[in-house]
Amino acid sequence: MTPPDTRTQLLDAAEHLFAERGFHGASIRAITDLAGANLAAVGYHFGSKAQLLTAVVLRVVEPINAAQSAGLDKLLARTPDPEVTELVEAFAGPLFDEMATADEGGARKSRLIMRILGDPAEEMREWPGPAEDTVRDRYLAAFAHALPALSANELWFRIRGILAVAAVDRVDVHNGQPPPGRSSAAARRWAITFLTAAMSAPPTGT
Amino acid sequence: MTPPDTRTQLLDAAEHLFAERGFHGASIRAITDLAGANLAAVGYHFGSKAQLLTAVVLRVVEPINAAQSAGLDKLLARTPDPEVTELVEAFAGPLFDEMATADEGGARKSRLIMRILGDPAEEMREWPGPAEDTVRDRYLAAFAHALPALSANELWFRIRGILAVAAVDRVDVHNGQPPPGRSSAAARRWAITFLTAAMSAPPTGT
DNA sequence: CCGTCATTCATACGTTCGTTTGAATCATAC
DNA sequence: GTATGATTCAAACGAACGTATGAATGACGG
Repeated sequence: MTPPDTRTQLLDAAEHLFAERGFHGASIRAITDLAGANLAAVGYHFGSKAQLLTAVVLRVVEPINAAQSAGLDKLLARTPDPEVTELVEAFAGPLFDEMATADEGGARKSRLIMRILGDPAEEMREWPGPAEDTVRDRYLAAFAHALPALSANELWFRIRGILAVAAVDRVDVHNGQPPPGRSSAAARRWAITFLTAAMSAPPTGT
Repeated sequence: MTPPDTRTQLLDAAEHLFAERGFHGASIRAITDLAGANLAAVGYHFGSKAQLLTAVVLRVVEPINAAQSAGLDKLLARTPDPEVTELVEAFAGPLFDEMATADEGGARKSRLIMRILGDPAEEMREWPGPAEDTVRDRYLAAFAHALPALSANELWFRIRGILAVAAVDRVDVHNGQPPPGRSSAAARRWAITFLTAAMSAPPTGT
């Protein structure tokens, strides 16, 4: 239990405040205060506020990508033709697992992803990206193989639907108390059911 | 074709910039510049930046709510037991119709809604709300009647899934050019198919 | 023509922002 | 113990922020 170094405390505080107030709404002063660090710490450890944001996003997204990738590997090692349900679970599951650790940390990460999905040009358009895109492309191919009747465009639309549902899920967990009958495990199951049915829908055409 | 008054030009510019950069990211100066108005115009016409935001949100959300409400009225006038597909279409359809008018205006509105979904405490927590909530509750009841096996919590989860898919849809229409094979009409149909299947999925339990 | 009201204008105020700087502090190895 | 490199600190910078104010401008009925 070594006391957390300033760098990680800055990342924690920034993750919290970026998710809660957005990039522009979270000031460096608020972040360093929450982290118990000096105002200049952000400049020293990350260079700038924008680079702090990309570091935060990277830390959130990376384990999700890794889990998604590993899940697909395991699936494809077993059979070349995974079921839609299995693909949905492997793709959407990590989004819930990684977001469900600490009850509040989960909502935080979710809100952050939500903001990323919604921010067109915000300060992060140049993203590290390679891993992210590779994983997405692999799932695109796997889904295309499992749903051969679907056009590429409609498939892409549906995959983004998965992201949307997963991201929006726990947004209001932390607004007021969580609704009584909800656990994160339940939300995960609901999402898998919901999304598997959605992905398996017959193609619309054009 | 009377030239638009300053008030509406401010609303247009603010809608644009709030959606694009968020509340904190869009400065009053940027808004008034884009609107071709004076810096003090926001203060004069709306009182403050926060009140301008609520005016913008109101203008975007109101016609959507009206269309959703009218659609449900028409459905219930025909039969007391509408199909899930019909409910999905009546609920999600207006989200696409209202967002599809101008190719860019649609993406704008969508992004704005996205931001509202994702912003936990941002400057709009006190919302006008009554109409909004009434419509949502009515659909909740109608869906509950069409899907009696679903628990209230899971139903609520699914309805928010509809919102998520609709909101996230056109977010990147305006990032780079729209993907080649996509029209807004196609996206609407895709969404209805996708969401009808999702809503109709068997209950997960618990 | 003039008075009245609504709107627009230039300008200023105080605050907060992101960033930078140079000195102070700490840890570690010699 | 002292030198060295990494980290933290208090302080300051100019810029941009939201808001308020009082004078100018416009439209319009008397």
